[in-house]
Order: sequence, then C-alpha cells, then structure tokens
Amino acid sequence: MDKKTKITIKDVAAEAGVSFGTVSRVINDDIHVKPETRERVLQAMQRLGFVANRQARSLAGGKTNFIGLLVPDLGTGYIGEIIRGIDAELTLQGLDLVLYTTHRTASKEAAYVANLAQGMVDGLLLVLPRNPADYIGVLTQRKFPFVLIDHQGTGKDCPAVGATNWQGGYDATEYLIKLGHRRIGFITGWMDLGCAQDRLAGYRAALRTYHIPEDPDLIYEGTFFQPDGYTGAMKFLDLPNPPTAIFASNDVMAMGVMDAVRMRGLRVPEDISVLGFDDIPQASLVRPALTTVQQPLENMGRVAAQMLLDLIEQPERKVGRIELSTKLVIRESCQPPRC
Amino acid sequence: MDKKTKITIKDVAAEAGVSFGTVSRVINDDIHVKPETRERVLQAMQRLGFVANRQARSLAGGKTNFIGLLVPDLGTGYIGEIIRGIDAELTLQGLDLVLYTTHRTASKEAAYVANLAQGMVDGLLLVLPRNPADYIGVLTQRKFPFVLIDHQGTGKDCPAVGATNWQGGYDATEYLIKLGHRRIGFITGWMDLGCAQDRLAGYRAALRTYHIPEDPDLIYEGTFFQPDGYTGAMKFLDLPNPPTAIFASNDVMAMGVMDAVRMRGLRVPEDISVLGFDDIPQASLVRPALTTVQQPLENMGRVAAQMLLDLIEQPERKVGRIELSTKLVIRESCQPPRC
DNA sequence: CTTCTTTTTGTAAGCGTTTACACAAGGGCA
DNA sequence: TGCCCTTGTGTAAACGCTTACAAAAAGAAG
Repeated sequence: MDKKTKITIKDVAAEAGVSFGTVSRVINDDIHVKPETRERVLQAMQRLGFVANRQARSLAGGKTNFIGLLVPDLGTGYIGEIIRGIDAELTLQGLDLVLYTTHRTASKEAAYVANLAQGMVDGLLLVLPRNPADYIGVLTQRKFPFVLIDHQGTGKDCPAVGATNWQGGYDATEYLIKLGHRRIGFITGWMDLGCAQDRLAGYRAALRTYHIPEDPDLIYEGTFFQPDGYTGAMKFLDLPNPPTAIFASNDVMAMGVMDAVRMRGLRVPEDISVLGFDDIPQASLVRPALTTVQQPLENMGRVAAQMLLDLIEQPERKVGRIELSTKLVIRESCQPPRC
Repeated sequence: MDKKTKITIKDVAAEAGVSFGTVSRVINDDIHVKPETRERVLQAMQRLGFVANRQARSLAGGKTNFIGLLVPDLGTGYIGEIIRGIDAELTLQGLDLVLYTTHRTASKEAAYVANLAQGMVDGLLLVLPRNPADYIGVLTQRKFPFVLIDHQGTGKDCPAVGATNWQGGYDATEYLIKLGHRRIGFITGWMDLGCAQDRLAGYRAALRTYHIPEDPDLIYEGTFFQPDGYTGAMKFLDLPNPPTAIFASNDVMAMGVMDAVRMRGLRVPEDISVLGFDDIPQASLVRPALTTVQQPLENMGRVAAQMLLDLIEQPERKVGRIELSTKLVIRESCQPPRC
C-alpha cells in the first residue's frame, strides 16, 4: 500500500489542499487552525500514513524528544523497576529513552555524559552514578537538565531522588530489636555509595537508641552482590557468639545469607532471622518470603522523570534532593530469637 | 570554558581557516583531505569542544545511528544479559540504543514498530516479541531491517536468533534419565512462545528415545514466572506417585520448585532433583547451585546485533534463523534418585 | 458598505549537516 | 611550455521540519 518511500508534510499539504505550514501547525496542535481544516489535514495524514520525521523536527525545533538514561547494569531486577517508572512517565509526554549501560566503568560514564549533554538528548537521568562529581559541575554550569537517581554523597545540592535509606535501616533494626534480638549481624552495601552508608548509619542509630553496644564483628562489608551475603553470613555463623538475626543491605545479599544459613543446616527464621532491603519482586517469592525494607523503586523512577521534565520546562528552577519513604514489609523471614 | 552555546562546523571551519565542507569531510573520515589540513581541523575541534549535531547529520545523511530495541520487560536478569551483548556490539559501531518496553501489551508493540520503522531508527531488534505476525509482513515488504531475538513460530523465514531449545530440553532430560530417573516432572513455559514449545518437545523426545511412557500428570503448564514453579511442584508432590526429578523450563521457575520442595520438608537434590533452563546469574548463586541448560544470552544479543548491522548494510541479503547452542551446566541440584 | 480587528493561512528563512559538483593547485609527460 | 590528470578544497543545494512574519479571509462595528 505504501509505495512512496517517504511521505513529508508537503505531500500531506498537497493531499489536503493546504500549505505545508498549516500541516505543521496541525502536527503541533497549534490553536490557529480552523477545525474543519484540521480535520481535512488529519484525514490526509491518515490516508497517506504520514509520520513526522523526528530528526527534522528536532533540528528545526531545537529539542530532541529523547531523554538519556545512564544505568550501571541491568543484571538485577532493581534497575528494571526504576526504568518501569521512568518509562511510564516519559511515555505520557511522548519522549523516548536512549539507553546507555556503563557496566560499572566509570570512564564511560563521564564520556557519555559529555556527549549527551551536547544536544543529543534533552535531559539526562543517571541511575546509581558512580562518581558524578566528575561531570556534575559541567552539567550544572551549562544548565543542562539532569536528575540523579538513588545517589547522595557529593554534598552538592543537585536534583536527585532517593529513598530514606537511613530511616529504612533504622526501622528494620528497631523491628528486630523489638522482636527480642540483641545480636544483629549487618552486611553493608558497597560503601562508596551513599545509600549503603546511610543504611549502616540507620542500623547503628537504632542500636544506640536501644543501648545495644555495637560489635565490629557483627558488621561485614559487602558490595551489594549475592556472594557477599553468603560469605558474610558464614563469617557470622563461625563466631563463638553468633548473631540471632542478620540484616543485609539489599535483598540479593539477604538471599545469599539464607543460602548460607541453610548450608549450615540451620533454618530461617527459626534459628536465624534474615532481613533484606529493596523489596525486589523475588523477595516475596522465595521461601520463607523475605521480610525487607521496601524501596519505592518504580515510584522513584516516576518522580525522577517528573523532576527532569519540570527542569526541562524551567531550567532556572532550583530543585534539590527528594527522598521517598521506605516501608518495612513484614513477611516470614524474621521471628523472635529462640529462648 | 564553553561560553558559546552551540559550536557548529562553521565555527570550527573559521577557527581552522578552512571551509565548512572540509570540516565535514574530516568528520566523516573522507580520504580527500590533506593530512596536515585534517590535523589543523582536528585541533580546532578539540579547542572548541565541538560535537557534531546528531539530528542534522541524520537529516542530511539519511541515517539516524539509532537502533530501536523492543523488550517486553526488564524484570528478570534474562533480558539484561541479552542487552549486554547487543550493547557491546553496537558500541563498537557507534550506534545508540533507543529502548522501548512493551510490558507485555501486544498493542503497544505493533504501534511502536509502525512508528519506529518510519525512519526513527535504522533498524529494529525485537526481544521475545509477542505476536510479531502483526507487523513482520509490513517490515519485510518495506525492507526495513530487523532481527527477532528468542522467538520462533510464525514459520515465516525471517531474520532471527535463538537457542537450540529442543536440544536443550532433550539433553537435560536425557541427563536425568541417565542418572536413573524414570518419573520426571516437566513445567512448561508460556506455550504461546516457540521456545517453550521446543523445550517441551525436547523433553518428550528424550522420554521416547528411552522408552519411558509420557505421563500427562507430570506436565504442568506454566508461564515462565516463579510462582508457576512453586505451584507446579506442589501439584507434582501431591501425586500418589510423585516424580523424583523436576525439570522447569526456566531458572526462575526452577527456584520456585526448590522453594516448594523445601516447603514440604524435602531436600534438593537428595529427595528431588531439580533442573532449570537459561543459566541466569542467580542460578550459580542459590544453594544448592542449580543444574541448568545454559542459553548463551549475551552472545545471542551480540549475534543479533551483528545480523542487524549486516542487514542494514545490505538490505537485500536474505538471512534466516540462527540457532546458538545450549549447554548443560551440571551443578549440585541433581543426583540419582533414592533407591 | 467601509474600516478596523481578529482569525486563519501562506511564505521564507533558518536549524547543522552531507554530498554532488565546480574549481584551484600541483605533478607528469610530451 | 602547454595539456591532462590527480588531489584537495570551496559552494550550493538538499534533508523535513518550525516559526516569525506577511497576507488574506472573515467578522464586528460604525
């Protein structure tokens, strides 16, 4: 049916018997078009199967309608959830997503940002940026719209969305304490990341509140990957006085913990309580279902996208960090310690 | 430092003391530029921090340097692995990825494809397309380059890459049989997908080869999600004569199976052997580590990207389906049945 | 029926490149 | 020295659209 190679606004204009300017106005929902003319144009577009050329619109209009998304990796469902939120919001505005995976190579990150900011996209969304200090300065100075997702740290006041990691760490620890636990093992995330630091700080604060002395043996430094949970738990279980509960800084490490516990012939939660962080989809699917601190990942993506859109609209507007609240989701992996 | 808003080739031309045509030639690695001129231009570009405008290049050059990627979802690591491969290959060619997540809404799929094919991208990569029949015709007829990933079915001979699902199903079943199992439960994937059908067919073929009668009670129809594995296994275990091994059509369902087995107070692999399909990163991390059929996911992505690039180069070339071979990865979740 | 507004529509000038074509140098050769 | 090739460089015309600005049509008011 479509024998023509490319249908342009001129073709549509000819078909509808108007000038191409009018067609352009119809495309852009310009007010100044007589309803019946608009209708005629719309039908012509329909008939010809016209789709506006993106590149041309961008060139002439000065905006690309692309948003750049930089993510470290797509291995865990974690980032998938965030993207889902971003995607939902962007689709509403007819914007498309250009995906860059940095695979944890910090160098690529800065290079990508430099290029993208040169007009390839209208705005930038950075998930779990590794060392944003490298380019935030440039971005800010150039007034290029961007939003950081799940990062805090540089102390600089720049647009970011994250979760209340400190509070999440605190709440979870408090929950374990109230269940009666006194020796609670903690497995940290990758401590270069602010979120990992905050979760640990929350854990510590809760212990302090309840006058439980902190034991350095009960803190194992991990990197957010499952094997850390396994190894950390093994180490805890080797202790002369092992913990009765283990709180891992994310769910996948918590699953590593569960494996280790089972490996030792112990049971969750009867012998050891296990608590995670994130509430990835899998958390509710393992047995026992994991009690965890829920991060509103999808919502974080959504909010970040909204912030970015606002920023694109009004670049002057000053926005800072937004923290979405975490929520303790109680399932089956924790119970009071054995007497 | 960059006080100028936009640096164009004209600025570079002025800086280098040449015409903008020459600058363009330098950008495009045109042979007809005197080495020293090239050098001068390059330095000017460097000095000015010039980055070519993507939209303008696309408009004038006729290609966008974008590849469209349609995926159903990013929940499981499965697609992340594929993207990693695609990404690696595309980066080599300086192409960027525009991401569309259809979230299993078939309607969005067709709409996206229609738009994208209208010049928004140079080619299309479709991962696990739901009902490609809707648009393959249009794409083919219009000679628009595309490659299907992990799909077979329509019988039409179109560019696709997948894995040897049948063989994988066969090999795994044979392995279980050789371990001594006679009653092997099978949990299917979502049967609308060709890969799910093939795995089941492989399972059946192996049974036939070894003259083991097929028992309809030992086949549970799932949809590739973890709860299916759980439910299916529960159903098997309720049988008067339950299976001694369970083969799930993907790893996440196999993990559901493990949960169910544990829930019943049984042990993997002592009481029940469990086998998966895919070899997602998690498979080696759970305890017992999952024996599974490895799909070369990253490589599938890479090969698909290469095929697409070839197709873009020579649109006339006829390419069909490529199948990458699966491999049985033996870990800890299977052993001979108890006497 | 003018004249002045207020829509509505047409026109032309870009947006930043690529690329076919024209033109200016340098050789090589007779 | 003159002529023809190369090789390197400049020029102008697209690419398909947006958007001021100008022009025409349609009301409103007198």
